[in-house]
Order: sequence, then C-alpha cells, then structure tokens
Amino acid sequence: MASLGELERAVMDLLWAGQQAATANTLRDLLAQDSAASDGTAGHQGKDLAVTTVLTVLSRLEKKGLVERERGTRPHRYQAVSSRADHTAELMHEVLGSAPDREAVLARFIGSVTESEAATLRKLLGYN
Amino acid sequence: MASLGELERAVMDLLWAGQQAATANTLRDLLAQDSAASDGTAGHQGKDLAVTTVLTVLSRLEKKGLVERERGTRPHRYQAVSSRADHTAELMHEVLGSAPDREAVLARFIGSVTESEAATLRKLLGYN
DNA sequence: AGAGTTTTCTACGGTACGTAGAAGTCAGTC
DNA sequence: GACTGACTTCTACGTACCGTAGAAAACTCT
Repeated sequence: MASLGELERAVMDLLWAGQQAATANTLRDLLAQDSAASDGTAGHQGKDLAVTTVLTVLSRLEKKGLVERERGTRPHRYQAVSSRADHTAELMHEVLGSAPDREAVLARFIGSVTESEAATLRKLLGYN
Repeated sequence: MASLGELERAVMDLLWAGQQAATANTLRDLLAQDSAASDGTAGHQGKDLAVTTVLTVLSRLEKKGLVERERGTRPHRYQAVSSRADHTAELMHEVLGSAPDREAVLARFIGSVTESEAATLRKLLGYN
C-alpha cells in the first residue's frame, strides 16, 4: 500500500529535494517551474495547477503517512516524513519481503548490479 | 508499470510455485483450494471464481508481459515469463533506480537487512 | 465586520482491477 | 457435415485510486 501517482510522486520529489517544509503555494510554483523545463527530458509536463489540486494531493500523501503537516502556522507547511533514501530503501525491503525465497532474489539482484553499486555494497558490508 | 492486483498476484504466485504451465481451469481449482485454507493466516479468501475471471486476469497478465501462453494446445496453457526471483529482483532494481541517490538508498537498505541476508550478500559479493 | 487568503468538502473523468455473463470459436461425435 | 460440449473472447459493471478543481467554509488582518 505505497504506490504513488505521477503528481504525488512529483510532489514527494520536491519535498525530498528541498530540505525545508513547504507550503502548498510554494509547491505549486515549483511544479509550474518544473513543467516549464521543456528541454525534451520531459518529466511531468503540463500547465499550472490549482492550489486546491496540490492541497488534495498533499492530504492524500498525509493519509498515506508520507507527509506531515504543521497545522499551527497558517499557511500549513508540509514536509516528507522520511527521507527519500529511507523511503526507497523501505520499499526495496517490502519488495524483497514479498517473495518467500529471499536468498534467491538477492542473488538475482546482486547479479545485475552495477560495479559501483557492488563496490558500495562491499564497503557497507565489509566491517563485520 | 508493474504493480499487481490481489488476484493477479495470487495467480502469479501459483504460476511461480508450480514449475509447469497450467490451464485456466487448473488455476481456478488451485485458487479455490487456497482460499479454503481458512486457517486464519488468511491470504486471498473468497468463494470459487468463474473460469472467465481467471482467463481475464491471465490475459491482463499476458499484456503486462508477466505471463506467456501456448496457443497451440486447446486448453491454452499459461506460464510465468520469468521466475519469481528474477521478477522480484528486477522490481527491486526498478525501485532503486527511482531514486537519484542510489548510494544513499543502498546504505539504508543494508542498514536494515537481517543478519542472514547480510551473510548471503557478503558471499555473493565476496569473490571479486 | 469585511476582504483576502487558506483550507476543507464535494465531485467528475480516467484508469486499473475483480468479477462474470454473453457470444463466438473449436474439436470431436453421430 | 451438422451438433454438442469445452474453451476463449468480448463486453460490461462496481469499486477504488488518482488528477483535477470549483464551491463552501474557516481563518486572519485591518
């Protein structure tokens, strides 16, 4: 229960990128900017969104436990509950846990890892 | 683009478990059996499905590239395109690739790995 | 109290999935 | 070669999720 839609994902990316809590308006502006990056690399594409749209998405993300909001300040400020790295790692564990034969999965996983990733892993596992 | 619904997942689990290609009828029977396993561990739960339901799901899985069917034999026979381990590992890579800071993700991932998993990983990465 | 800002409520269209009946196709029989 | 039974395809409906946003309510500041 943790899959994200395209816009939800875009919002999370912004929250993860900026380390500070942001308001819905700020996020809407950032989304507009991003979509204006029409350099072909694409990404999200599209016209400016209504603030209510952003707020709806933020509410949904809050319900999913990915986002936290400060209700004290008047323009509520939103921030990611956990870092992107943490979230992604957790997701990876979820995927790994979805199979009964974890060892086999890890074997395949390692089999197609890049050399630099392998190096990172060796370093991380080294001391022990 | 690879998330599965509950029934789709149950069908894939059966195809992954049985190493042989199976017909829709066989799968329907297996699903009925599984759901009868009312030992509280739950899992999928539910009454017998219509064969057409199973066929629809199989078609969708085929379109997603997860399942392959032999059209030659009359009761078509279905089988998983790749093993569960392969599929799961691929998913893990997808998740890992969804973040720009892979190193950081791997660090968190390794941080919360069980000891036996860590051992497996060390073994797999050892020779090099 | 009034005006502007912000949030909540409600809602609609699209897509995915569980579910299955109706209709079409195929293989073997009389 | 037409008929029957098995199998497959087509079509469809209900639910849930997501993008999207207007309408209404709540709040703040003057």
